[in-house]
Amino acid sequence: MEDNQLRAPDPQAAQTPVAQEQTVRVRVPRADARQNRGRILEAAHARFAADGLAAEMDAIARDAGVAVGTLYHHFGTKDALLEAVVLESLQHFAAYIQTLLVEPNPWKGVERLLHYMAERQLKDRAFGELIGAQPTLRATTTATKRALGGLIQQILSRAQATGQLRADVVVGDVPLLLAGLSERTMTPETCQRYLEIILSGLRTPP
Amino acid sequence: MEDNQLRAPDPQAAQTPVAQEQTVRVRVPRADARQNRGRILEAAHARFAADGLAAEMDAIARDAGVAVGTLYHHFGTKDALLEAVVLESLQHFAAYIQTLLVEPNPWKGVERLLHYMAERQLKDRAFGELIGAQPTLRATTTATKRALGGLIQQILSRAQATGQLRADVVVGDVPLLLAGLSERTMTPETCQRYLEIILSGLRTPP
DNA sequence: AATGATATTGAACTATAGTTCAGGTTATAT
DNA sequence: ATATAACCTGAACTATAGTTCAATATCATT
Repeated sequence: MEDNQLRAPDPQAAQTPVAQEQTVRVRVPRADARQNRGRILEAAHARFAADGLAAEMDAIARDAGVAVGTLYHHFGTKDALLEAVVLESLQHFAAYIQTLLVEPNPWKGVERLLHYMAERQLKDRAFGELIGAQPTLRATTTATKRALGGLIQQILSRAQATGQLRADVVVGDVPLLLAGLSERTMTPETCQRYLEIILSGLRTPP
Repeated sequence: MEDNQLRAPDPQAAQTPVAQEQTVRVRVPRADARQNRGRILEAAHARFAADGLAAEMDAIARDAGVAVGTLYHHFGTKDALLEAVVLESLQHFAAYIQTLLVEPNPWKGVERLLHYMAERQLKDRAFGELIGAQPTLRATTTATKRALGGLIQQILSRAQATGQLRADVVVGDVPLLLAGLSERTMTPETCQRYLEIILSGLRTPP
């Protein structure tokens, strides 16, 4: 289900194929197609954020102002569309964690990690459902998720090395402990208290 | 959708109606029907425990050794069947909390409450999904749930009065904090650590 | 054993949501 | 301006799961 995310590196190459050289046929998407693709991604992002993985294709198409068929023209399946949307989120997440690795106080890194995830889960239901459960994902997303696990591991290890974080905590505990943030009854106020409790519980007991 | 959960209080009354007195027609279910009803409840309990609210009616019928139609004869809808199963669980839960109210150490009460809920959520997926979310429920179940909330409130208040439990915790926080226990990745070992973290976080910070 | 109320059966109905595709439309190169 | 590949449309198809009901079978009473 590879997508045609191709760019034109050198327009001339496509027009004047040189003998001997292996010419690469590169297709530039039509302007309207590119615009629709953007609209679809935007609508899908909003719908998945609001409704979670249960977001309906018809609803996304309606929001994007296109027919369902257009969704399937750009993305082969619902899963593919979801991943196109989520992959971006996961990459932003990974980039953020990188900045936490240089935090002087390792415990602060843990705090910021959880606060970031909490905010994300509050605003994006699909985000919470994806990092919590282990749905069937394509190669790219799985790889990104694995990379994320490695980064989180580093955040945890740093705080464990200083004795601030419980020594027995593992990466997999994080999404589990934050699962409550994806419940429908969660509010920003409750979230505040929720995080305090979790963070307090994560500190090494005396 | 009231169910015919009627018992025969006085067989004679049904056979020899007395003049003047308003006779109440009571139907005793047939023996095979009673047995099937039991089998269905048993199968439903197991299926809901294993598959959560997504358990399929066909699967339950197969497990019970009856046709789907029989399920609908005894219980009007899937929701009704679910509630017949869950109501029992909730009532057992309520009975258990009662015993915690006489616990000399209020904090121990909180600990046991969470341990009980954890064990329940590990063994019964529908239990976790029901106390966490707020699905559309019938009157009886809603009432039982409300009563449960009252009991949990008492457990919390007692521990707050002694200053052991954080003062800002409310009843609604409990299912949220335990939501992670209903995830598919949860194992008994992880559960142990999970509870330690939550309980530690719930203690009044110094 | 006969009778009739009660219960069971399972194929068919319904609703929902993902997916397809034949035919019409549009952007772009010539 | 025209040709044509790319694109879009939306009704229809498929799969799944809850639900119904007419035909059939069974228990319990006489």
